Amino acid sequence: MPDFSKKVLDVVSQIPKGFVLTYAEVARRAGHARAARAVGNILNKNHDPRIPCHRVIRSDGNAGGYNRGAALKVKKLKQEGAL
DNA sequence: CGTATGACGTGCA
DNA sequence: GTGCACGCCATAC
Repeated sequence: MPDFSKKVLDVVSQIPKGFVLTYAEVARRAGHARAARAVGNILNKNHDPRIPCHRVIRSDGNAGGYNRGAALKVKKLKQEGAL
C-alpha cells in the first residue's frame, strides 16, 4: 500500500468523535494539499470499518459520499454532534 | 506506460 | 443559491 493511502487512512482513523475533517484537510495532513480527490478515492475503496470515514466531509459543507450510503453518513454525524 | 474514473475544490455565468 | 467547466491526484484497467 502506497504511503499516501496509508497516511490518509491513518489521519482519518485519528479523527476524534464529534469532529470532522474536510477532504482537503486530510489531503493536506497526508502531505498532498491538492489531493482531495485522491483522498475520496482511497476512502471509497477502503472497506475497513475501523476507519471513521464518515467524519470526512466536503469543504462546501456537503457531507459528500459514503460507501454505506450518504444518508447514513449524515445520520452518524448528527449522532456524534458534528453536524 | 497511457487512458479512464471518482466519496473533491475553486471559479465563473 | 444553482449549475457547469476546468484543474488536481491516486488507483484501476
